[in-house]
Amino acid sequence: MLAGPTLDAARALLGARLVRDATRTAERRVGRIVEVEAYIGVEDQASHARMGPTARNRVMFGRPGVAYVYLVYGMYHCLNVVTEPEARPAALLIRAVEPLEGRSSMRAARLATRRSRTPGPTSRAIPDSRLASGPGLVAAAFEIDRTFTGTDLCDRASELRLEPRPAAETPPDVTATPRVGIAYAPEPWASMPWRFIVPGSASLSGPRA
DNA sequence: GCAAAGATTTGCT
DNA sequence: GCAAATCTTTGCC
Repeated sequence: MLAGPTLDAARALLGARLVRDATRTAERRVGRIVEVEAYIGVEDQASHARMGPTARNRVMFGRPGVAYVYLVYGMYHCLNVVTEPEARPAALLIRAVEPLEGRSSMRAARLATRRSRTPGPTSRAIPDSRLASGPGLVAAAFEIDRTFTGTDLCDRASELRLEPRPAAETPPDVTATPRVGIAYAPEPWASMPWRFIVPGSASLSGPRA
């Protein structure tokens, strides 16, 4: 599935589960994916792959189903899933999930990684729906950093993995919108409708439609 | 070898 | 609504 066209994989990924096994300090965490973005090929001028293979993006050129995690703005990690056949660089950025299990561990992880210029509980409680409502927040809630780059997300034995939408669950509606945060890219790339959302979800980041 | 910008989030104005 | 926080990667000298 992830080895095929990225736009098909994007739609299939909505409704699927992001799972991280319990750790020494956290319970099992599960989220329902409700927002993803596609980055496809070296021709996509918004993609990290646009300058060809580098030390950072090389896994995008590798096997599908593998995690690509990078640091943005010096402080937030972003989780991607590599798609398309080997040598064809493409990936899906997981931008938001609805928490299903392990909410208290997600909340604890969020508070732990929050930057603290003014130490102490200066902000209000985080609502469940906002625990992972953004690419940097997904990584924070699941405690994902660059060491997960290369992890096979389709391997049931991986500590961090993807699991299909349960067969009994109705496939979600899907809406396509332009991608977020890539205004630097020239057209037509900046306007390609390659952000896919489950409309109506309370956990979306940015525009709801 | 150095400068600039980035697939973001938060808190204050 | 806007700017700061923060540091890695990339582009150019």
